[in-house]
Amino acid sequence: MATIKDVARMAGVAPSTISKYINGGNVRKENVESIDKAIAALDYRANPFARSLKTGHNRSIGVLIPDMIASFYGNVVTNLSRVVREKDYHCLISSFGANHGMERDNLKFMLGCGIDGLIYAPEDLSADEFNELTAHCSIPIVLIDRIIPGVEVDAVLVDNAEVVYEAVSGLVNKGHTRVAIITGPKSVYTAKERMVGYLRALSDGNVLYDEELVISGKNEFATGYQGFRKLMKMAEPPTAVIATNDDITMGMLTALHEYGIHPSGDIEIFGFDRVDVCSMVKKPIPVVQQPEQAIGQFAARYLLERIEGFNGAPRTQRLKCKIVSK
Amino acid sequence: MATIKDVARMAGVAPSTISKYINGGNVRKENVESIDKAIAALDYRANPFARSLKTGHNRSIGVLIPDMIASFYGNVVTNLSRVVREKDYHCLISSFGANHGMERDNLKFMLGCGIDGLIYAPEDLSADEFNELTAHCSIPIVLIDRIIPGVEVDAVLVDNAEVVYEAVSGLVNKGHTRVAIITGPKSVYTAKERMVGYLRALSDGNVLYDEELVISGKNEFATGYQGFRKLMKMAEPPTAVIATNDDITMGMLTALHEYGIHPSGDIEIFGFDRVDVCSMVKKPIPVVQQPEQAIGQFAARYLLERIEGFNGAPRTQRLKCKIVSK
DNA sequence: GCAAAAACGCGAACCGATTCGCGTTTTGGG
DNA sequence: CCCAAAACGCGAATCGGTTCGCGTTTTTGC
Repeated sequence: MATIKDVARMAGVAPSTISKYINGGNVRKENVESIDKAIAALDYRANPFARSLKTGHNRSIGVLIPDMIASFYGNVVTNLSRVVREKDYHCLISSFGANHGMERDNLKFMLGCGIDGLIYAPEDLSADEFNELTAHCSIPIVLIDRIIPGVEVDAVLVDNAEVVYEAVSGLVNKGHTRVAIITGPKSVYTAKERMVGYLRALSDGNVLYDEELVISGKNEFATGYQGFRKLMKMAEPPTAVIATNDDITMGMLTALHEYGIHPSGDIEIFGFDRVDVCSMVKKPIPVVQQPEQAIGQFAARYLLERIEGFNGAPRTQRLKCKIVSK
Repeated sequence: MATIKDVARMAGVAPSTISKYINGGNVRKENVESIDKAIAALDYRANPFARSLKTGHNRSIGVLIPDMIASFYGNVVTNLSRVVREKDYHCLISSFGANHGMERDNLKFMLGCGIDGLIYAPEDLSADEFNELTAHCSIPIVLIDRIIPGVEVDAVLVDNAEVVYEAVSGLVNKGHTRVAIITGPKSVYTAKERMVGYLRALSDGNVLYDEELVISGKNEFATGYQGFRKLMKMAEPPTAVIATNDDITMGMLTALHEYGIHPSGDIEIFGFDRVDVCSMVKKPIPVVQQPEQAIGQFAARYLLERIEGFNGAPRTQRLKCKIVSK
């Protein structure tokens, strides 16, 4: 591999001149030519490690999420990477699959690998752990989708409680008195907020809360699938069910169709995230759509601003979800 | 940030001793103690850039794919990153969204950013371009899902032609004489191979080929959706349709359900990739399942072997797809 | 207890860029 | 045409690790 010295020798100037030229500095016209020629002849490309060693950054940002198969995160990351790429940054992406050890390890790695900033959707990390891990490392971090109470950094969230309130209220107003919810782990921020919306809607609608109608489990297919079956086997099954996550929605829909139940005839159903699927099934079901594109864009912009030196107080952006009922 | 020299000073040994210790070398017991103490006290972490500058690698691999939302790639990448993480490698992931300029740019970036190896699913790159871009860069590359004819590197593929042959033959044997296919761009390797399977099955089944029954477009939802609608509007519509990609499958299913047509009653349908959805709809439809896990694992292993010095002839792994009919 | 062998520690060179201050060349205005 | 100011080029220092050969210490076997 050619180094900057080789180029300098061939072009007949000093390495520092090459460096200056590459980085946008002014150089005499005749030197521009000979440098260009030398670079082309040697197919010179700056060694990224040497450059980063000196400058302290490398134009990359980390993205740490629980899961990259979920359509929600897939969309967020895709949009996010579009924004950062416009500024010539790239993404180091890692997922930890709802595994606490993995989450810690990946975060540790991310913080030590030289990225210029991090976008992070925490699942199960305490403020103490977060502060301990990030104490001696000064890259900016933006939380998405979830926050860690007590951690003060930029965050991009959605109005979880409000949109679930709206959805459940709608069901209650139609006369449903037994509305079930299938939701994620009680420890996860989004699940908690969505639960709040559920409870508030029941109480505002004067519907009695029945804890048997609350199914909480991992954010995965099986939770939705088994949860729905369990609900249907009850002595007095719910007349409406809402899922609060995309994998759970898929599981619920699968179980629903296996039962041969018609949504809105026998039972009313509310999905989450998977707009494509929910609008596709025979009788489309209403579904909560999160603003994935905006989440990705806001997170990217917040982070880039910090990387470029912005130093104001932590900001929190709450984005609105939409209910799609086709 | 503390450097290795700070640690050395505090521990009372030379920097080279710290380095040796960190990298697994033997050091006297008393020194181990004082070094450990110093590292802890200073919260020392090796500067990744300095290390990579000297060693020439950084334990990261690039993953370049057309699209990271598709469940197919999502699964492949998830499995792949599991394997590389076991060896303490991490993934730099980028997608280019079926955009030729983007694909070139991203490839260029990947080759210049210091990764130790690349896993790449090409969409629209010629062998000449590939060779030009990779000429002066010596990291190993493993192609997945698709190959570039004329490029000789490790590749992990699936038996596209065979599985489509099997699927279409099944339809033909049931008596269908008008079998349509909705498939990706004619230029994409996988679409080509799948088309071969289709044509061979027709011909082996003595069914006349009708080019009107072949819909080819981008690998996206709209292709499946509009393609299916177009097929249904024909004077003599097909009695069976196969989609050959996950987004196309989703589009096709959506159109199908909007028409209120029952698969296997009015029409026979074959999906691709989206096993979860295809098995979920009211009347489950058979679907081609690609071995995403195995693809990811093979690709990762091939690449790691090359990174670790394996230098044999290029290998090609063809993995078998499965037909799931629930 | 001694010699040979093994283990260990050290310093200096090095990886390949960027940066900074200083000296030289070029430019522009009067 | 000359002088001051601006533009430009250069060399040396630096970023923070790793590596290598050599000298010293420790271990081993007799």
